[in-house]
Order: sequence, then structure tokens, then C-alpha cells
Amino acid sequence: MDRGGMVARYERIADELRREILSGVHPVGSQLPSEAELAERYGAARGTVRQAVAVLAAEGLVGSRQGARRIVLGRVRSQSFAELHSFAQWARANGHRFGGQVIEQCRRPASGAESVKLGCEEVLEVLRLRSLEGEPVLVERTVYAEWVAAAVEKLPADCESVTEALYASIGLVFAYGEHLIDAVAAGAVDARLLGVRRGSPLLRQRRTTTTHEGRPVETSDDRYRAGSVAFSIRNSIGANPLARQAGDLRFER
Amino acid sequence: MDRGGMVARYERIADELRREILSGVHPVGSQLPSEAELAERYGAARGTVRQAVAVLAAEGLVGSRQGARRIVLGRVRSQSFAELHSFAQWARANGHRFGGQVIEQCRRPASGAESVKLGCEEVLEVLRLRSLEGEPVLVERTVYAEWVAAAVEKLPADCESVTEALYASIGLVFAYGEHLIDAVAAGAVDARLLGVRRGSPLLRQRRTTTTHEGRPVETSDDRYRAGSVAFSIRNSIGANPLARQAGDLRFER
DNA sequence: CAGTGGTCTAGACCACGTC
DNA sequence: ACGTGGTCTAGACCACTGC
Repeated sequence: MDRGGMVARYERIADELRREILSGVHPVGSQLPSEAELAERYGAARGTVRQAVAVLAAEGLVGSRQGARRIVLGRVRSQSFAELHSFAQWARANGHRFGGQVIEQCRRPASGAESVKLGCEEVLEVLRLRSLEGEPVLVERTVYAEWVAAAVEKLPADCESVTEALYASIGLVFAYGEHLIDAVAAGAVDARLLGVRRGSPLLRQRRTTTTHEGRPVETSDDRYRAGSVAFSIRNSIGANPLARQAGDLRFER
Repeated sequence: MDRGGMVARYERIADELRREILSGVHPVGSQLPSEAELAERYGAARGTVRQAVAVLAAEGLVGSRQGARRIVLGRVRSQSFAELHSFAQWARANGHRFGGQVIEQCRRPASGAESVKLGCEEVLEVLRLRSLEGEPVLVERTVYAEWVAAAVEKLPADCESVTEALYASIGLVFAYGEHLIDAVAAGAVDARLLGVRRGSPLLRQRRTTTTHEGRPVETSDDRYRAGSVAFSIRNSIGANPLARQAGDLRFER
């Protein structure tokens, strides 16, 4: 009943189990204690313990099947939304040196697709170059909805984390995202900014982000230099949030 | 209590809600009924209803926050493990015409990295070319652990779904996967097989798959022609199984 | 057959949004 | 202040694994 500093009981149990996995108390391939044992050990109800191990399962650390004990699958934790959404938050969490710089920025009328996605007739487009360990690795072309444009324009050109800055300035929370990941050839601008040859491979992440209420905030086309970054997924036969999409990925901006 | 054909109650509730979302009863952006209402409507406990909406949340269809009603985020359902793991199952589920052909196949000693990943000293390497709508789109370089090699060698060269064939022949279930997604330039072999120029961009998915028990089955390096396929992710600020990984992705096979 | 995870219930209290 | 989702409990039955 006592939540001890407002962190849920199941979160604290999950933290402790995670520490035990990372520290080798439960090696990869070994079995976790049963739910009943864990419930007794932590003095919690079985349902609470189940919530805790569900967290670990979602992180890809443990697997489970009816009738058998849970198994430790690995030690590398899959990471959070923020790290997929925000380059700065990802880089910081992983201890990288990083930077960013606005190259170009302008208001313009929304294209047809943009007015549908963002629900407005005027947009702010920003071209940013971001670096990792001092090397340019990412070209970001972000289109912001009109209702956040003013706040974005107030940011410094070398703003490290746009996500955090917008939260600080107008309380904006990026809550949901949809992402499409594929590969494209570098165009002339990409090539110049990233210091690669035209036509060389780039990893592209296109995303649309909304607030808690489902209000669209931005769509972005982010291109990483090949070899600088990869996306990692851990999944199980149960369910997972990733899907392939076929063909006809013609470019429409 | 009656599970009616062994499908869980919460699954059937989730199915019905999903249908209502797809059919427009709950349009995108609208609020879902409260848990209490749903519990009454379905004559189920609140916990069961929560399990049902958790399914929809995992599929990216609805979002939730404490204190406010759940919101419908979209109508496109994120898909299952099988579709990320198996080209054939994905292609079939999405109504594509597809094919496959073994180009090369040989047994050889495992490299250092492979013997660690697969836990054996000899491996079977298979080079496959797969097509979508008659066009070659994917070069698959798969390395199988020694204990499945014999079963793989028995498959026909134009086997449509290796996953399904191995389940049929030896009851093998691919249960867990780890995937790394990035972009690379096409090598000479890739270029010839896919009919693109050398150096042109490819979307690469490297994966390692294990059984329910955590036993390694295969590692694979799959390369898609740019524009043929994209990976799609829906996520929320809560948690999700995707993460970026930085640099030094030098090729080690 | 015993043990384990999966499902379900009924009820409680709390934190947060909304009005 | 009220309604909503988030957390937690205690107990029950079932499906499956493994001996």
C-alpha cells in the first residue's frame, strides 16, 4: 500500500529483478523464480509480481510460456519512446557526445499530405544537421504544425534537444509516434551536409508525432549516414509493435 | 468463466473493440468508453477489460493516460512477430505474390562470433533470393546452427516459407528474435541478384532467433532493395521495444 | 500429478484530468 | 467534486510443461 516516493511497487520489483539479471544472479538462459516465490519474497500479491515481470518481458529481458518457468533471454534492455523519438535523449542516455545546428528554417503553406497529417494550412519547416562524437551523422527535415511554430522559432539555432526545450517553454509533451524506417540514396544536400558521396546509402526514419490528446505536432524525415546508427528490436512470438510495409515508397514532400 | 472455444475473454473483447474502431464506431481522435462502462457492457470484471484495452494499446490503436479517457489513435494495426520474422508469413498476410530460391548453400566451420551466438562449431550457410510481385527484392544470408542444418538441407530449393516448413518437419518454433536495422551499400553479389547498381542503398535487417527455451536457431543478414519494403513502428511514451544503437557497425562475417 | 504461468473476479485505494 | 485510469490485494480455476 505504501508507494514509497510514488514509484509503483511493481516498478521497484522490476528494478530489482533487472539488477539481478544484469549482475548475473540470473544468468542468460537460466530460469527466473516462480511467481509464487517472488510474491512471497517481496511480500506482494501475485498480480503485482506479474506486472513486474511483464515489464521485463516488454524490455526483452525475459520470455515466458504457460506451464514453464520464465527464462532470461538477455541483458540488453530495449529502450524507451523518448530514445526513439529524440536524438538528444537517446544520445545522452547512451553517453555520446552530440550536437545540432539549424541549417535552414522557413514558414510555408502546407502541402496536401501535410495539411491532412498536421491539421493546419501553414507549417514551419526546419532543416537541422546533428552530430555524434563530433561527426555529422543525421540530416533532419522536420515540419511543425502551425500551433507550435512560434515556440520552435524562438529556440536557439544550436538547441541541443528540441523535445526538451519545447517541454520547458510551452509544456509540450510528445506522447505518440508513428515511424517508417527504410533506406534511401543521399541527395545533393544530404551528401554535402553529411560529407558522403551522392547516392550513398542512408538510413531513413520518417515519423509523425502527436500529443497525449492525439493532436499532431510534427512530421519529420531523418536521414542517418550509413554505419552511424542502427535500430534494434527485441521481440517474441506474442506480439510487438513493428511491421513491414511494402512498396511504392515514392517520395512525396 | 466459459472460455468459448479456448479464446480468452479479453481477446474477444479486444476483437470487438478493434472491429468497432476499424468500422468507425469509434473514429480516430474520439474517446473510448470508460473501463466501468465496458465492464458492464461485456459483463466482465474491470481487470479483464483492462487486459483487452492493453492489447489495443500494444497494437498502437489506442492511447491512455491516467485520469483521462482512452483515445483512438489510428486504425492501422501493428503486426505480429511472425511478420517481422518470416518474409513469407508477412507477404501472405498482406496479400502479396512472393517467391524464393536458394542460390548457394554450404556447411562450414563457425566463425568466432557465430560459435558464440549459435553455440556450435559447424554451421550451414544459405544464400536465398526472394521476390515480391515477381520482382527480386531481398537477399537473405542465413546461418543455421548445426542442430537444424540437416532439416534445412532437406527443404526444396524453392521452398516458400522456411519457418513453416521447419515447423512441419521437426516442430521447430521460432519464439524470440533480436533485430538490428540499418542501411548498407549493395555489394557485387547483392547488386547482381537484385538488379541494382553496386553501391546503391539497401535496407538491412540482421537478426538472431531462438526457440522458446532460448536455444539459438539462426542468425541472418537480410538486405532489401531500397523502396521495396519499410519497417513501421507505432509507439507511445510508455515503453516500446525499439532502440537505436550507435556506430562501429563494421561488417564481421 | 505437481508446479507454473494464464485468465478472471470483486473489491479497494490512489493520482490525475476535467469541470 | 467527480470520474477516470493506475495500482494492489486475495483468492479461484484452467491450460500447459515437465517429471
